[in-house]
Amino acid sequence: MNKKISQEVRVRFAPSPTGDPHLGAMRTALFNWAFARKNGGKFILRIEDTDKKRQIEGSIENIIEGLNWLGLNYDEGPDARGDYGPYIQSQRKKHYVDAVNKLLDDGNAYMCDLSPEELEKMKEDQKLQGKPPGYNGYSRNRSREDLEESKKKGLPIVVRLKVPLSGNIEFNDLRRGSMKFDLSKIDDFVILKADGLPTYHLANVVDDSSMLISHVLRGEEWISSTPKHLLLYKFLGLEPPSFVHLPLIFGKDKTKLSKRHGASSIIEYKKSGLLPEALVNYIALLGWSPRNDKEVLSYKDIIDNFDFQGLSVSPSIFDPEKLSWLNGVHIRSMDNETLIKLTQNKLFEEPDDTYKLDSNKLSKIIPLVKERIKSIDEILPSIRFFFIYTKPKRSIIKCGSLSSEEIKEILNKLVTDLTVLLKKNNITHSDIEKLLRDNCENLGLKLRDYLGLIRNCITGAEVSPPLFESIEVLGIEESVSRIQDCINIL
RNA sequence: GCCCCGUUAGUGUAGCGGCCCAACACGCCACCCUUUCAAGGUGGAGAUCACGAGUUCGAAUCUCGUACGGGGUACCA
Repeated sequence: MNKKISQEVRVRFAPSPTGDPHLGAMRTALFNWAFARKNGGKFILRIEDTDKKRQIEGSIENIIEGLNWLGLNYDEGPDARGDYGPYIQSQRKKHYVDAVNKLLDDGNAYMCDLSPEELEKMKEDQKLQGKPPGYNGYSRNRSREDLEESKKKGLPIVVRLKVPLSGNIEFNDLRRGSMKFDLSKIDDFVILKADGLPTYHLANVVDDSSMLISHVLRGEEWISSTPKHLLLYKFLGLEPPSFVHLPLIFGKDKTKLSKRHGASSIIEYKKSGLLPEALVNYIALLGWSPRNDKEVLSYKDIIDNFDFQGLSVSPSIFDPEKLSWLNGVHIRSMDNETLIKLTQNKLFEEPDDTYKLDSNKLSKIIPLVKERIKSIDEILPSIRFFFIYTKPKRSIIKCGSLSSEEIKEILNKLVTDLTVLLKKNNITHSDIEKLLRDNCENLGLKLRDYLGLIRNCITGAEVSPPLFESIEVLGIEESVSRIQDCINIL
């Protein structure tokens, strides 16, 4: 087995394929990635699929899709090159068996033939006696021959680590500082299951070591099992990596983030009109800070500023509103070309052919809506009227307190004026603005009442992108026809 | 139960012994800008820094205790 020989930063993201990757997991990936990039190291993806019962089909693909979407590229992994593969634990059985044999030979581990049912009963009894439930060392002092015999008979056999009965184990979390555990509180935990696969504890130690992992950045839920891992490193004669434990992410109700808090899977976020850079920016801020006032961060900003000192130690609560705000910020700072491209992709997903219009029009439309959206999903609804006219409801064809007849008159006048304007070439929004403002003044109306009326007629809605520009893009003829439609409604 | 980790405005964070009766951002409110909605600008409300002791001339910052929250205690990861 490899000893840690290099000083190179090598970190890993090691999810288990038991469902869609959650936000918290992705943040762990992000921090690992940022740390690797900051230090010119390697970021590794390893799949921890030692629990075959809980595995869910497609999760590996989703994990990879999520990482790719977020832009967290890994240097080594199941579908990438790397000299320390395979990167899927179920394919590394030999490594674990070797380690188990060494432990067994050295007397640091032993087999146990207690069935799950018997174990369960043991714990029940302990509880009844008011004792803390745990494995009681049933096979700890039995001879190896005896246990081998059970194995031959086909009894289910597990291997357990012979945890010292007393003493302490201490380690230094790079962010939280020193942590000390009493070994007498740790029971002889299973390292090799009856199905021949290792438990997480063993697999993770063996793999982190043979993959030359230098730093383990993982969720806070692992703090209590770190002493188990340290023991394994010691018995295996391996150098442990450094550890940093990350705080958890909760939902608004302070429970672990789940479906109840809106989208929880990264795949759902991908579909929801979020920009990956915005999501990355947001989750970076959950549990970490660049320790200055900057909050809008690019990938580069995150890498450049990433360090353990900026990590927080207490759990944070996911706030969809701030995410949404940040998404808006990133949309606004995005260049038009990219936004147009994204919009086109959305358009192609639309069943209605009318949306599939030339991108020339889009290049004029996008700048108009860019400032007013917080999600890519808001684009289509807000630009729909450019392509498809939905006649406004009778009730919004209004202008202050004017009567239908008066409104009709106003609209007819406008139709005439616009038709005249049509004779001019190169009509711009300034021409339209001048015309409308003059008309409004001549009529002695309030600008918001007058323009409101026109807006509602032309866009079919009370909220829209800027009117003059919209008319320019829509075209005078189309606008006139829409106004005429409205006149007919009145 | 036992072990471990944590606790600064509703939320995310800054703060690392005096500059802090606490700063920035989201959200909220008001005003300004304005053709609607946004965006932007200005201002405001909102925290006895969980609580209690101690150390110190001086504590959000150090120490201890309590409360509360969370994690672990699996042939799950």
